[in-house]
Amino acid sequence: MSPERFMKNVESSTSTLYQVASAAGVSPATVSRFLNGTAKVSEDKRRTIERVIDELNYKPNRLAQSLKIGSTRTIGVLTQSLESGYFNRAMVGIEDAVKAAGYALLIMSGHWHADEEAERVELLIGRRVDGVAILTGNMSDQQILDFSKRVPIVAFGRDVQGARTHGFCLDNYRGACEAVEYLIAQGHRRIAHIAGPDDHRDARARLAGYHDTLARHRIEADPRLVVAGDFSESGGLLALNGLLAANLRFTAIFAANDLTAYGARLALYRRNIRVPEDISLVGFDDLESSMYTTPPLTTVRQPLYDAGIGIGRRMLAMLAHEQPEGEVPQLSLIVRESVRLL
Amino acid sequence: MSPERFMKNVESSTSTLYQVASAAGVSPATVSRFLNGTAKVSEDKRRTIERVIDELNYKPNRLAQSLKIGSTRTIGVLTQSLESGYFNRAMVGIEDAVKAAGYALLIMSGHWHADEEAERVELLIGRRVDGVAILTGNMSDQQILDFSKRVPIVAFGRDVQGARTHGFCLDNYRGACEAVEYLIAQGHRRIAHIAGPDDHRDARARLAGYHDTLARHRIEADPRLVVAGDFSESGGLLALNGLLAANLRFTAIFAANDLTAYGARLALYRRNIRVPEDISLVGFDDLESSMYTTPPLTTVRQPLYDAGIGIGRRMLAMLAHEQPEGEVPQLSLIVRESVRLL
DNA sequence: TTGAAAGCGTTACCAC
DNA sequence: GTGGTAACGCTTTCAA
Repeated sequence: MSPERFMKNVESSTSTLYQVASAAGVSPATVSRFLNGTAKVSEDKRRTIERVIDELNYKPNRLAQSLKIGSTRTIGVLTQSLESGYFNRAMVGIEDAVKAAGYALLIMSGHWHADEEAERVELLIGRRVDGVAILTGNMSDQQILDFSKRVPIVAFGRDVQGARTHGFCLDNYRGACEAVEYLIAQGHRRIAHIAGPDDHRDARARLAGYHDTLARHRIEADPRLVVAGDFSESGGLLALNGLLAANLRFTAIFAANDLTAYGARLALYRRNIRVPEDISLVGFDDLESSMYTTPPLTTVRQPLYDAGIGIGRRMLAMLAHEQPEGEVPQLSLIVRESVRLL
Repeated sequence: MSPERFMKNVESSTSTLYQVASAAGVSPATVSRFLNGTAKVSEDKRRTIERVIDELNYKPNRLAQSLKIGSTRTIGVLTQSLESGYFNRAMVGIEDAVKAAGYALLIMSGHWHADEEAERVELLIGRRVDGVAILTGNMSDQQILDFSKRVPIVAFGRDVQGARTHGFCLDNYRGACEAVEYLIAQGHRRIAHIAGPDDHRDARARLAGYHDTLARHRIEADPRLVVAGDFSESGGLLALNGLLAANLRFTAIFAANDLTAYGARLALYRRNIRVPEDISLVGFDDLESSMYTTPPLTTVRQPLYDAGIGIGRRMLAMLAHEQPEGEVPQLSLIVRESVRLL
């Protein structure tokens, strides 16, 4: 065997449809038809084509297909952080919803920064994704609407609507109400709230739920009892330290999210304040790990996986030029062991 | 304004380089050269091209570029789970390492299932990624080597090597040794181990580290003290329940990973066994949240972000036909508050 | 400095 | 049924 011949076998030669066609003695069109089942191909040609494909280890070039077809069968996802258990749960839902239809996900993250988000969406569009799913973020509605002139968009956690933009949100307000209702039902009156970033839609909804529920029960809201957090553990820790230092009386804490609750929990632990015996604690999100904190955290579950399924389905609908629709999954209070009956 | 004219403005008309060219009165080649800085373009043409691009809101079609160029500037990542804080930390590292070079990540997950992994890699290659990064998984080394005939591969958590395959692992064995050494230094002798899945390379390394360290200190290993887990919280919980039920004496637990430790922690909590006063606990991984458990968990940190950077850099090197190289980041014991001095 | 044209790997239309 | 061939939107010779 000559060296050249040998090289041929070794090199990572990606074969093309043309090579298959000529090796099989048919036209490229026929091979294409065979591959896609676009039209009948006679039994004998079919057989040789199959054999040649196998010999050459031919795999279609999706790039070329996409260019020709005008669709990449890819949906772009703008997340905010690759490391967020919150977003990633939704991502899994999206993937599960669209993968049967042959779509893959192209994921980019915007890190809660409007400029970066826009830049990423631009990249996504440049790569010709068929649609983009936007998970919350700080872009303006107008920016989203502008992008939607170029690509269909489903926006989660935003209530923007447009010709090719479909947004939907979970009802964070109601979730917060449920949490506070529960605390009140357990006899709590002095309830502190560690809020999320006030430029964050969901954080504001949760705070509003807190206020309104208190009001509905004619419980006087002590403004000193709501302190700022930032949706992170360290934020929760700091916030609670502040609260404790202020020497305020309270029997329960409603944290804007689970991470905040974890931080608060640690602050309490450090001072030997027991949960729930001394202070009750409820979170928001129901992260994977909240079932395994000590004590297991009572929290409001966000049905992120289902939301992801919803995002995926809506996207599929838009791509099929149908009206996107579907229920919005409900939040629900998961009662575990971090709240005490007063 | 006629309806037709109006439609033209509204439609999501993606303009092409040809349109730009003809509108600017130059050849497509010139526009391309301007766009890529491939050759000098006279000042006046340059200006009109710029203007037309702006007017038409032209954006290059990366698909067509890639097809022509033969590179998608995309690196495929085979992860095992989109929801794993462990893998995602590495992912962020990879992204940070390659994004400056203009690469994006195409992420697919194999769910620890060899067949699915192979299928995903096949999809990745079909989409013509320039390289693929494999994060552990259950494929055989041979499969990886086979894939590497078609695309350069860097495999993390595997020690496969080949012409276009570069694998590297973190030293889990040493990490485990350090953890157990520490426990021994704190006076512990009866140390239980909740192992990981025994078909998992890292799990085996950690178990070996446990055994060898005990042996090195001439501490008799009680085989009943090592119980099976599965790297999950529930596995840890169950394992510890078993251990407790067997009524064995031990003062410390070395869990195969942090999730397992969380589960064990809860099992202890349920029985009012204090950590670390009654039982000491050390984990492995140092997940984000381990700093905020109660008590904060002493654990072996896996420098996953750095590993991700390493993966990215090695990939870049391979793509540049250079020899991939670089340090392997070291594991380190993070001492927090879950171990007691005996 | 610029343009014409070939070609990247497909699909699909138009003939036969 | 099947083949020829023109696109898809770009880059890059080769000439001028």
